[in-house]
Amino acid sequence: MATTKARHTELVGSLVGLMHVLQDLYAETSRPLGLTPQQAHLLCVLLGGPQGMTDLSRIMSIERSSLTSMVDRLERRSLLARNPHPTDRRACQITLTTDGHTLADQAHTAFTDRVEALTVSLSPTARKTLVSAITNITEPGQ
Amino acid sequence: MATTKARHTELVGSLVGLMHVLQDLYAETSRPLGLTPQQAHLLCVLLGGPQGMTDLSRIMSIERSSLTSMVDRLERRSLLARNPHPTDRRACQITLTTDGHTLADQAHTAFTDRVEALTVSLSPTARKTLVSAITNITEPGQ
DNA sequence: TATTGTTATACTCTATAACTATA
DNA sequence: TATAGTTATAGAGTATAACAATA
Repeated sequence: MATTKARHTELVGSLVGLMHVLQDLYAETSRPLGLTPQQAHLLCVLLGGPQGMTDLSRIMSIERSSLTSMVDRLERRSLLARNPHPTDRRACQITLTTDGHTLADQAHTAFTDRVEALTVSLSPTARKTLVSAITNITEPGQ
Repeated sequence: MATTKARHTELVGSLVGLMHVLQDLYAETSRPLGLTPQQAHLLCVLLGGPQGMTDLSRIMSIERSSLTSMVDRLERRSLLARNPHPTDRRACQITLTTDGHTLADQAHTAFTDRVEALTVSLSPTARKTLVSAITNITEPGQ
């Protein structure tokens, strides 16, 4: 049915538009800090605690070999470090340095502030509804 | 206030999660078609009609020089063409070839189907609310 | 044998600066 | 002069395949 299809398309179009707005915002807030969006993403993931390479690659949906070069570059800038895993000598734990943590915090705050500014006109109820609808989408099995 | 901050953070977190889910979906649906996500994006923009390089670079938020190389690669694959602008001899109009249009359609459909599948559990009312809330975010001045 | 992470390689994406041609 | 698009260059992101070390 045409109306149903149109409604679906409208929602998908909205979601895609939102994705691009957020991507652009991510890039805009990362650049002034001397980070690419991907680097900002990696540092922000590490705000949640140290991670191994394999886990990181899964979280970020990139190959381990791609991650190796990203980590190389950030390690050279002393923003993170490869620490030995306590029991598994093959593995390493990627941890933020003090500088890296500071920068990650700045990136996270800058981005969050910008997104919050965009959502300032939403009522508390609208926020709750929005979070609920989005969760429905991103976590299909609830 | 702690609660307000937490609520904001929750919404921002949801939005970021949604962005990553959609990005991954974009990558997953593009790859089998032999396209990078950026190439798929470019082709899908052109589904809306021919565009000049400067307009395209604004729409996609990338530098014109970055676009030049992307267009080069897709032109080499005969997915799009540089046509002369009718009145301005400096400018060109990037248009999809028949093959490019077919591929762009496939990419668009594949992505749309996957996103629709994710939103299948939302009621018509929830959809309308969601579109409205998102529009509020992406078009601040309405 | 399976897993962790790296290396080697090849492309693609991206920005900056300088350039050509046209308006 | 200003604008449309390109070229040259350099760095970053990415995947595939093959590899070393350890589990």
